[in-house]
Amino acid sequence: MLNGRTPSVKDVAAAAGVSLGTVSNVMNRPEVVSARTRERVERAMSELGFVRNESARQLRAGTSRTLAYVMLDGTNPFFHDVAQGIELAAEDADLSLFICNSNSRAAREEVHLDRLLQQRVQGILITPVDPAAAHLDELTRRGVPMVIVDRVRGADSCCSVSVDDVLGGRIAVEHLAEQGHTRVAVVGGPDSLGQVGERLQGAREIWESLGRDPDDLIYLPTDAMTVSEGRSAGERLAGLPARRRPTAAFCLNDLLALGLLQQGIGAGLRVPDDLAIVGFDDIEFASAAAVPLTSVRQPRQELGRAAAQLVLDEATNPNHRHEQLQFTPELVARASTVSRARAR
Amino acid sequence: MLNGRTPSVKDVAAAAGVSLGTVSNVMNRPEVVSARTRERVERAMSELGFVRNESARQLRAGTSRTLAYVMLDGTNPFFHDVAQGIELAAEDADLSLFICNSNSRAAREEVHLDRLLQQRVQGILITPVDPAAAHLDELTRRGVPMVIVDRVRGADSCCSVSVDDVLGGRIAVEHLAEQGHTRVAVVGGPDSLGQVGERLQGAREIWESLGRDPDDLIYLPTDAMTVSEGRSAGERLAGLPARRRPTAAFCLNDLLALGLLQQGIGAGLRVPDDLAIVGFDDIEFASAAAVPLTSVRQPRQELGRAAAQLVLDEATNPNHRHEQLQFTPELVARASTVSRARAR
DNA sequence: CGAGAAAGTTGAAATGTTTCATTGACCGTA
DNA sequence: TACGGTCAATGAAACATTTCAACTTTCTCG
Repeated sequence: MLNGRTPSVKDVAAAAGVSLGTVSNVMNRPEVVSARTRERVERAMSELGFVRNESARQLRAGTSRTLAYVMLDGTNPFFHDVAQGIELAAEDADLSLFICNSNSRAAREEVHLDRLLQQRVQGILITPVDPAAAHLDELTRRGVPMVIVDRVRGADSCCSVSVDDVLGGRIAVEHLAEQGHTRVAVVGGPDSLGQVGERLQGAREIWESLGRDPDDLIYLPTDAMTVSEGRSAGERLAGLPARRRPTAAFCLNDLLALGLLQQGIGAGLRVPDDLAIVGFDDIEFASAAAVPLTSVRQPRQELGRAAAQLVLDEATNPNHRHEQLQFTPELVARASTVSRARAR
Repeated sequence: MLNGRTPSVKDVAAAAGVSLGTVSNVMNRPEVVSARTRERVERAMSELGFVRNESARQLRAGTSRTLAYVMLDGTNPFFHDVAQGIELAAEDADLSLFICNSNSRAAREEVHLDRLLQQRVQGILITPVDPAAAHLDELTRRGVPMVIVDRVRGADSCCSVSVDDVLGGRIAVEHLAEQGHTRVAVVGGPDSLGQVGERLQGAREIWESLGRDPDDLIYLPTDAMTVSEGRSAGERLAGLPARRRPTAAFCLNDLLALGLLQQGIGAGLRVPDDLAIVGFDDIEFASAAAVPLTSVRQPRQELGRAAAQLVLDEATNPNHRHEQLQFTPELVARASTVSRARAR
């Protein structure tokens, strides 16, 4: 009857001598079927090696048991930590998580979204290349539950989960000021990234409110937020005339900070004495650096978890209201800003 | 006619005034339908905002357009690089990639495999917790194309793609010996991991073939291959009596090496002069370390790409033969073993 | 013993797509 | 005019599951 084919409910029903409906009941509402038949069906299932066909189930149900996360940059561990948080929440809801990577390219992002739409995923979490992109509106219009992660989007058009980047910038620079630095570089870019603007803004705000000269907060733009850009920023820093050269740098993410740290140490600087460094994100590798990095910690997993919860609410709760969740970053001081002598 | 529902081929057909079959043809074999009707159908599609339902398509086709990778440890960037390689190959074959993470737990791995089976994925790539696990045989028995990544499995029971770990161990230790080290530590574990055994074996082989005293190659076992285990190995190393203390360490992966490096530098050692360090894998962060790490490079992306190609062959080629692909690792010498004075 | 309720089981319909044998229209040639 | 041939389009069947109204059997109580 089943020649090579993988067995279906029909085969199980035949083997157990019951109807299709009963087999389905055994799987979906075991309580309505008598112990005797249930057992018989279960035996038939394991004998045949039956495995539910998820496509058929989905087709009938109209939606899949899957959530998706479209991450921005697979080379930055930050996003994997966020994904991990999402995964945990998905797990709790008995859903699978589909992870995509746009690699900061809008075109890839669109391809992924298209596929996810075809897959009829329950909801989409995304750290978009551009939060204002039209293809995101498209999702909203279609009624696909969507949550923006680590970015924000105007107009309450959807939920988002982010961190107060302005505040992050403030506490980073405040910390450096407290450590006695009077000339500080801010390293990051491109400033088309919303976060770059906000972290920089926070940095400037606190700097001025401390009564410092704006000229002593030097913005060093980069083309991307990568280790190698961090290195090259370090070279530019070293090239500044000594009286203009900052004694501390606030890097807009940890990858930049790691690059800068490496370049500095390679050039013979002592960190933090000659150059103090603050990063942002507090990825695992920040604390693992040769000189452990002071960093502005984002609750990475928590970000993902919260986002997943929002998207699930949107998917299941009929009177869901869009929410813009914002977490508070906090400074984790380590050796890259606090010299051993001074610490403790 | 369609009230709120997302439109189906049927709706498109009605709107365009053609039959279901024609709409399907427009999507799957546009060449058989006349330009006039094709255009009409396409207009109807975009007007209705039609999106193919992948579940229905899969149900009919019997298999999904998806590959899956079950990675071993999401906190190790190595596996993300492998995944990236798989993704690229999947992309070329116009397939999606489903990424799962077993986090080194056999139970999670089994749950994931079960789900993937239900999903009827085209093939499964996996870096298993235990290559000998019974649930892997299960897959083979079911005829699901499967490739083991970065591990091997006896008996030609399936394809695998790996790196010659024995050779990796040899070249790492050979390099250290060439640099003049006479007492070397090998750091890693647990030795239930196949790779640990093989890399260690390679290390011992070359050591003896160089005529060195086996007692001068000191195995320092760890509980896991993580940064923090690397740190604690560093402490144990420092605790050794000076005349027994090695001047170089071969860490069985880069995370360990990073941890060891950090601990060493924190304790005031100069790397490589007081302690030389070699890692394994050559992840991105190895070259980004404060003292750039010498490491045994595995072709990470290539590993993934090759594995994907094998799984695709198994899925599509009726006279597929299982293959055990093995790549050759190569040493990338950096500052952590070659002091600046000596280099060039 | 019989009526009614409860428990258990059934069978058909529905989901959205693809495939393929069949039909229909049109054209040129014998 | 009739015939074969090509090109387009059609409609029904198939995929594997879930749901639900309807049916049968068993149980309970008067």
